[in-house]
Amino acid sequence: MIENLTKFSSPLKALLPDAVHALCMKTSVKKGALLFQAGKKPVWMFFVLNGEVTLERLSQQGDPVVLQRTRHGFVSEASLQSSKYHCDARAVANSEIIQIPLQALADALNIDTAFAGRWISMLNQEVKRLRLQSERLSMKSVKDRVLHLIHTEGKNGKYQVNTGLKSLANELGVTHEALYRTLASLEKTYTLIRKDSFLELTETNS
Amino acid sequence: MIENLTKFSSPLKALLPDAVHALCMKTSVKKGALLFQAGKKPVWMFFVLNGEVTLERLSQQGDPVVLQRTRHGFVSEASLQSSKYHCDARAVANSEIIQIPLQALADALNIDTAFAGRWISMLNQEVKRLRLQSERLSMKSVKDRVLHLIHTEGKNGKYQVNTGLKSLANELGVTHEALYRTLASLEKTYTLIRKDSFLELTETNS
DNA sequence: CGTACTTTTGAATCGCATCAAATCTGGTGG
DNA sequence: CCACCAGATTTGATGCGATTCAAAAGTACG
Repeated sequence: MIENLTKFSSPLKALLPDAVHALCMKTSVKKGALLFQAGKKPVWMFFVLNGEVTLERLSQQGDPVVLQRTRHGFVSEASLQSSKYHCDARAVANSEIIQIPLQALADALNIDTAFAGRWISMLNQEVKRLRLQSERLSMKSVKDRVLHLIHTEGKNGKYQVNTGLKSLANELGVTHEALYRTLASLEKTYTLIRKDSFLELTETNS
Repeated sequence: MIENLTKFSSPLKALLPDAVHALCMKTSVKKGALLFQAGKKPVWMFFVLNGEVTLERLSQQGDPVVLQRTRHGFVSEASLQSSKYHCDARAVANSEIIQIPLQALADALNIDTAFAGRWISMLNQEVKRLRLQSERLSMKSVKDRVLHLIHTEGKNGKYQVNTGLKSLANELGVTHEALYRTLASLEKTYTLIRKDSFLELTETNS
């Protein structure tokens, strides 16, 4: 299932130095597969193109604690620094993954200043996005979370739903039923309109 | 209120190059003060020592949306990249702040490879911490959030409460009453013990 | 000793999760 | 082209857990 990564299919082309990008591999993994295991030495960094990957650690009584959930983006940037994994990475859905050789990546970061700058920018964006998400998830009502989402991730009060409302509900930390009902209620009070795959606030509420 | 930063009081000493650290300033700001405003050109990067700072943006109808809330750590790392602020920073409690000159910081990141590496490590940790927090906040019961907190942020099932339970409740996105009740309930079922400022899981539950 | 804040418990209410079921949708194979 | 199926969407009913409002008890500090 491993294939060479054509330049055009990769969202990493603009980020990585050519030499590193040329070493990347695109792979498909099935639901349930492990990308890596705790205790093992990190060799690759993983970038999820689609599907879903979780990082899990087993508590001492044996029930797994989910540490992270990624549908699009890097998994475990921390592996840059540590000599072994502290958790498992599991595909919880059929997924497409890009593998980046870790040593080459680390070397490039030390040598290529411009690349290091881009990497820092990427991490800054990630930090910013995650802070917004945390702020959103600490809101207590579904309505507030939806409005915060549109205000922060949307453009001019218009937010594009990419992966379906069910998946969005998950991102917002609520059940899909609650999200459907909240959207219906917001439409009934003329606060927002659903059109195609967009959630759009009415003028008075944007 | 601005004073020179002695080397010993600063958690940034180990991170920043000496030349940059020497240019930092420690300031005290009162509740309500603005650290910066949207539209202005970034000159400083801010690090919150204690107190509380929020990033806010005004929605078009005028109600402020909180983008970020920091009690300890950097505010708006993103200002490294943008030529003007896109939000306001407000102290919502009396706070102590370290100011870092942005230009000197950016220059140092380009020149000093080792520093860039430390900066990347710092951002990695931040990303990791924020992902854990997001995962935690998407749990639906207070009990689950508390246990996740102890499992992920604690050591050997032992978590130190730094700033009081009321503040912890806020971090967990629940009311303090709900947290108090949940802790009481977990103690009654012999799942955890409160001792001094620690939350400690019993052996069978760690 | 008084004041401010945290911690704790109580009671009422409300929003969301949960379980269920119906409808709608896109895609597949006959 | 239609029948069928899997998944998404939608609506309904019920119960639980957290919020909210209230008040009391404990604690730190000047």
